[in-house]
Amino acid sequence: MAADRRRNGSDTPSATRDRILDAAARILSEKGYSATRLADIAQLAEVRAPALYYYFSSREELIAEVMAVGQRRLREHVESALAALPPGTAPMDRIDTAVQAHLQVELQLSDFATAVTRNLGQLPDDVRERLRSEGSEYIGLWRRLLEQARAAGLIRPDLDLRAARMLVMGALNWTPEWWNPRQGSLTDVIDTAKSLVRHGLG
Amino acid sequence: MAADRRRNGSDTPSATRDRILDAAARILSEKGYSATRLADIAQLAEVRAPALYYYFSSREELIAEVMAVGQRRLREHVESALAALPPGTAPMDRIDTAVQAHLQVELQLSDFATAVTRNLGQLPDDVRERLRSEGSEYIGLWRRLLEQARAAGLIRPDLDLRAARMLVMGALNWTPEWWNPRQGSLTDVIDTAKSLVRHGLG
DNA sequence: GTCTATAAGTAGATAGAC
DNA sequence: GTCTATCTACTTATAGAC
Repeated sequence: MAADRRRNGSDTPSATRDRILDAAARILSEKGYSATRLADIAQLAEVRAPALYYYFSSREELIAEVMAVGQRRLREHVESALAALPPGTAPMDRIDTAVQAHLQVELQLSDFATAVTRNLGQLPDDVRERLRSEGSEYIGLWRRLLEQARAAGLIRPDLDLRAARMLVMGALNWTPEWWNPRQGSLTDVIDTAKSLVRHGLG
Repeated sequence: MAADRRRNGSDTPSATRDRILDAAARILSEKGYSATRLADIAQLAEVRAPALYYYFSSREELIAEVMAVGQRRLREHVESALAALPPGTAPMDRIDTAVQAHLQVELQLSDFATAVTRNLGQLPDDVRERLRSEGSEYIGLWRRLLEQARAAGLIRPDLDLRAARMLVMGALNWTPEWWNPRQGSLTDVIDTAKSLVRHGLG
């Protein structure tokens, strides 16, 4: 994906290292954690497999970094979109914005983000542990969005706020499983998701 | 899961064969397709790995059967729930029922169903091909539910019906990733999902 | 029907040349 | 920095005893 061709979070940027990370993100987002082979990553990055070990100490290190980049990029993109709103934007409009930004990253901007949502549940415990605090921040962002809407009286009181939040995030996170640009525009999905969430909550 | 202890779709029931299928469903639902090892299945079924080959010709055959059973069980459970409704039940109440039945199978009744939703996207093409027609039937069931609600004027016309259907199913299918019985009751999740879907659509 | 022993293939990782 | 060659471990699958 286009936006992934830029920075990858390393302090010492290297074109080869970035190619490897991009390739790993792509393979992970398509095949999943266990089926991701170093040989496939290497081929896509146009190097031989042992070259990966010059940049990463192990398969697990490489994958962990892809996941960390994906998680951070997802959160930052959504945060930026929210920060760009005029002060005093209504809570439901802020939720709309978060829905749109999440889907854009997930479906259009970043294989890294897709790699995270499709594989987080199947990672070994030690990798998942390293992603926990960053992940909690993103969940916290959504929790605050819903709490602010609730405080403004915009959310039906019969809803369990945690369940509602996870159901909404699930609807968004599941989109890579079925959406593809050839059958329906991204705009349609985003608009339908906004409408579904807005009316579903309030 | 309790309900999985019964029939598994074979014409010649065998206690060992069923134990193997149950074990495979459990491992698949937890670890995912590629990380599922025959040795782990065998251990859980309390046999040695080569015993699996008495009942299944290959790893892929075994996994394909787990998926087929899971898909059929999910559809049949939701169909039964709908069939049990009084004739003339309102379209939105039918959708409520489908949401409830889907979540019950997914979270409470069947590792087979969870194995399907968590792994369908990562199966090799030939296995997925074998599951296609059964899968289309279940998607068709949901499409008809939404079309009937729309025909009755109960669904907002701004919604793309396919996108709405997949977003709703995504919210349901994602639940195994975050729900567990220790943090919140199943009833809360089901009630929140019903409310979210009902108001989200109409 | 289920086992032990083992063959055949594949994947991650390392050694050492260039 | 990146390669070729190779080691070791693991996984599916088969052979053949019981």
